[in-house]
Amino acid sequence: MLTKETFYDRVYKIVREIPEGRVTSYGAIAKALGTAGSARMVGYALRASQGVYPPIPAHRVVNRVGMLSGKAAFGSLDMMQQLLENESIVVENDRVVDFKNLFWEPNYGE
DNA sequence: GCTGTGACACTTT
DNA sequence: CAAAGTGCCACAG
Repeated sequence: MLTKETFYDRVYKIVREIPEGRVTSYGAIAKALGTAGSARMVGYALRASQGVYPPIPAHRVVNRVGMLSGKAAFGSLDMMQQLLENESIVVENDRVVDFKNLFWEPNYGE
């Protein structure tokens, strides 16, 4: 059942599969779902995932440069950074250090 | 009428 | 300059 679920359900599952100490980008998730041009939808799904169960580690999802763009959706700007540092991820200037090295590709359907 | 799903153009990196 | 991201708005059920 891959095409029966809505786009949002797929986004939630992929973000939940992100291992600790690893991060991914909006475009990577969007492309994994087959809609690389609708990365906007991914962001909105994460925004809604904070008030639903189970809680989605949206703090591990950043943009292509590793910037904590949606950090405001967590309640505190530093909160997202602290969570990332808690995962052994170094964050400086609101950006993940060596992000490309910590980049995790969402393999949906694996 | 309200809630859910689906997209493009503008801004930032 | 060009590519990727943006955490919403509008249409449909």
